[in-house]
Amino acid sequence: MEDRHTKNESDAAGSNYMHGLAIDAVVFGFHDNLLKVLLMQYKKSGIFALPGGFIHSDENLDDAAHRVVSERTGLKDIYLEQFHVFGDANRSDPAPMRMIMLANGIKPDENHWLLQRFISVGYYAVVDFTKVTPMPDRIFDGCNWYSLAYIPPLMQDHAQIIKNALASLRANLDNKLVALNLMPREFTMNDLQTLYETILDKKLLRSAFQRKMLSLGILERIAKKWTGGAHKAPYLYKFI
Amino acid sequence: MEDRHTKNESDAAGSNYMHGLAIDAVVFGFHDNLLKVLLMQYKKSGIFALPGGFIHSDENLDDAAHRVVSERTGLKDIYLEQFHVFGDANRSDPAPMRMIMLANGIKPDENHWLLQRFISVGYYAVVDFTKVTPMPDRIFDGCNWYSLAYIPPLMQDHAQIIKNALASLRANLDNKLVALNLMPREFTMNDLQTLYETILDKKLLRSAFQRKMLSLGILERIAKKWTGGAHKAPYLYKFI
DNA sequence: TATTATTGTAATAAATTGTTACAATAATAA
DNA sequence: TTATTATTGTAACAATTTATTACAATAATA
Repeated sequence: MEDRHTKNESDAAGSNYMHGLAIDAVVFGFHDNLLKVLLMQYKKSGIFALPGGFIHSDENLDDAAHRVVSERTGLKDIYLEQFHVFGDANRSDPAPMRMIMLANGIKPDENHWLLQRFISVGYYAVVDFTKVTPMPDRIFDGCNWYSLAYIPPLMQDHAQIIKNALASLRANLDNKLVALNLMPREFTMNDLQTLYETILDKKLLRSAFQRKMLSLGILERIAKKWTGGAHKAPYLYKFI
Repeated sequence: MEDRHTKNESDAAGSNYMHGLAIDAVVFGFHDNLLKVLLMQYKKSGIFALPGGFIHSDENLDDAAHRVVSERTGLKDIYLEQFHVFGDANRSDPAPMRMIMLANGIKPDENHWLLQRFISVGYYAVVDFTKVTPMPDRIFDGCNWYSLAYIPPLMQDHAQIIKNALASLRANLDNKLVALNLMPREFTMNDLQTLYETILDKKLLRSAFQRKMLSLGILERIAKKWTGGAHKAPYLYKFI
């Protein structure tokens, strides 16, 4: 994410970060039967943006992505996938960054690297909603979950980045790790089906879904769950 | 590709290119029933590398990739897919570039941008072998096809980049455009099957393959092809 | 004219997916 | 205690897709 503040003046001078290159992270979580993403907000101006950051001169790109997501979520082990690079020449708009720098008492000259063009590497993360503590950074004073159905207008091409991330997530959904990271440790077959239906945005047939999931050999049935409902109690499952 | 020469001194000074960022292209062609890729060679030293280049300050990333592949192949319309970004901190080795610059009469100081770390965006191209005229660039005096089975030792992580590109190509093979770009205009079902078998590196069953291809509705049967063989003549097909 | 190799496709089998049906419950209401 | 209700687990069957086998239709050659 290009419009990201930096930790100190030597960083702001650009001595420690790669110039022209940034990371944008789409952090997916699942809560209240809704698929959500983490968004940053600059409250003074109401600007919304994806969590993001820069790459230290001696830092692996993947490590930078982990660091960025870790700093915003408090998580250590993170399921991360690099999915696309966004490199159109006109995708960077220096205006928000200039405003933010001015608001922080920095008066950058016009060819300051933070005001130049940025190419951004898109990563998506898949995390356990309940384990995340959203944390703002030095620029954005807000960091919160937003349901995919109600995303506010975003900076630059960030809406497109989310769209692209969602397409990649869907294509990758059969990977057991995706569901593993979005489900709590124990869940019913119905919970799992709801997750799939939410991500794919379509109804699935209960019988076929259950048969399929059980045949994959990735689930272990652990106990019955008495819900208090007037019906048969479902089993609880966990991933093996 | 980071070790790429630049067109003139002002370019070499770095005024026109984004620093720290490069493109590496894996150009796939099919010939003699072999899957091949274009490789550059610096003959004095025997160094082999993928075709690559830099991104002009005002150029879209995708456009830069098209330009790079176009310059090495002479092609205009190119099937290109961005597949991965290679961003490990230690993947860049300044030694070959330093040698090349010296050989060209440039004595760079040690923090010249061409000797710094590069992050590289990988693209793969799928092209008609017969339409390509491999063209060297200012650095590499050789540009030729190499069968995937006989790739010489390559610079830096370029072998890994090819491996990664091949995996993406396989995952994307069902896309009709891939075969469209690797086949001549007219071909037999057997030709097409050989292409699939070569890319996937496994035998396919003739009957099932033919039924599948015909059912896709992307082929048009145009004529018989008398091969001179002592057997029934196969049909020729073209993509609709 | 018989022989040979290869092609196009039908026939059959096996695997996967889609759909319907139904017995087995947990709770609640009568 | 005994229906009633909603939901679950799974079987049964159908439809579709994929795998395998079989075979007639040819171009060339012997």
